[in-house]
Amino acid sequence: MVNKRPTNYHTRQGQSILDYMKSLQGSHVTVNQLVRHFEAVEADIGQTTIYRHLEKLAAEGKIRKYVLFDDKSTCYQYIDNEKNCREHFHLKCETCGALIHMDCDFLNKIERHLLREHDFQINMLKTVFYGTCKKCRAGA
Amino acid sequence: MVNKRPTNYHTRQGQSILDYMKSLQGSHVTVNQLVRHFEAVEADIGQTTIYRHLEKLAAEGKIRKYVLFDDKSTCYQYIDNEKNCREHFHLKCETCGALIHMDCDFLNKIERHLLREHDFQINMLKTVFYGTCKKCRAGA
DNA sequence: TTGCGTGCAAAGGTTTTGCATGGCA
DNA sequence: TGCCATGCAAAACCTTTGCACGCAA
Repeated sequence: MVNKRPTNYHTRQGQSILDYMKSLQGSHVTVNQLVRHFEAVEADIGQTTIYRHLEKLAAEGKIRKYVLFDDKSTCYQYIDNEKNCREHFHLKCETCGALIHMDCDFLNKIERHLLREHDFQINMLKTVFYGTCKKCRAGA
Repeated sequence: MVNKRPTNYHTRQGQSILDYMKSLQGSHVTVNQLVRHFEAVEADIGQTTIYRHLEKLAAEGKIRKYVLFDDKSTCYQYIDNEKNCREHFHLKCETCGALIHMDCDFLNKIERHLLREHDFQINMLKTVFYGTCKKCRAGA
């Protein structure tokens, strides 16, 4: 591998951002929330830097980037490989915003089915099922 | 129903926008494309008006609103109820942008499965499977 | 020392809002 | 005639870019 980008300095900012994303344990944040978080902790990381790190982490597959349909701003979420997030589906509750990691044999057949029967290679990291979760269905 | 919104005047602009969305037969457009289209046809509809109609149509469930993940701008697409778009899944090719309406017994079981086994009411109109379509997989 | 990383400020782009006017019912 | 719809301009946001300086290697 000669093409390997030489861009991998270890910096306080980069480390802080990755650490914080990991610490969220699956829940998502917006750029704004990150800016405010680091302000609150007095880490003072410029928003430009945050954008650049998020973009890089997303490109590396370490975090997921997506948009809630009714919302405006982009959300980012750490991908915990130990939880095999590349191999299961994600359900997003439109009411409370909860993200559910769905490990389920039935759903896991979807990927293979789409590929074999429909010649469609699904992107598990980007695909999200939207709907209403158990708790919010009960509350309604 | 007393709460019915009295806001339903029939206007040239509203009719043109709905007609055009229907005429696209499933493919999506951005606000920009709509603005340019109506300029080209010399219908001259202000972009503010376009935004407001799209928002209303989306709220009424007549059009779908979504964001292509790697893109910036929001896309809108007419929902053809005659095609039972509420009852099947949609696959979006991340490479060529094609939207595939997937009528398939296996996939259609997903809705019931999620509801019965996971107590999750999926929103078929908003959920989109992202991935790579047959054609683009062959081309790559 | 070298060159990427950082962050301010400014630019760029999209979407929303205020308000006076126009047009449907 | 009464009100909602329209559309211009401006505001509000979100994200990217330019550039000088700081800092990791």
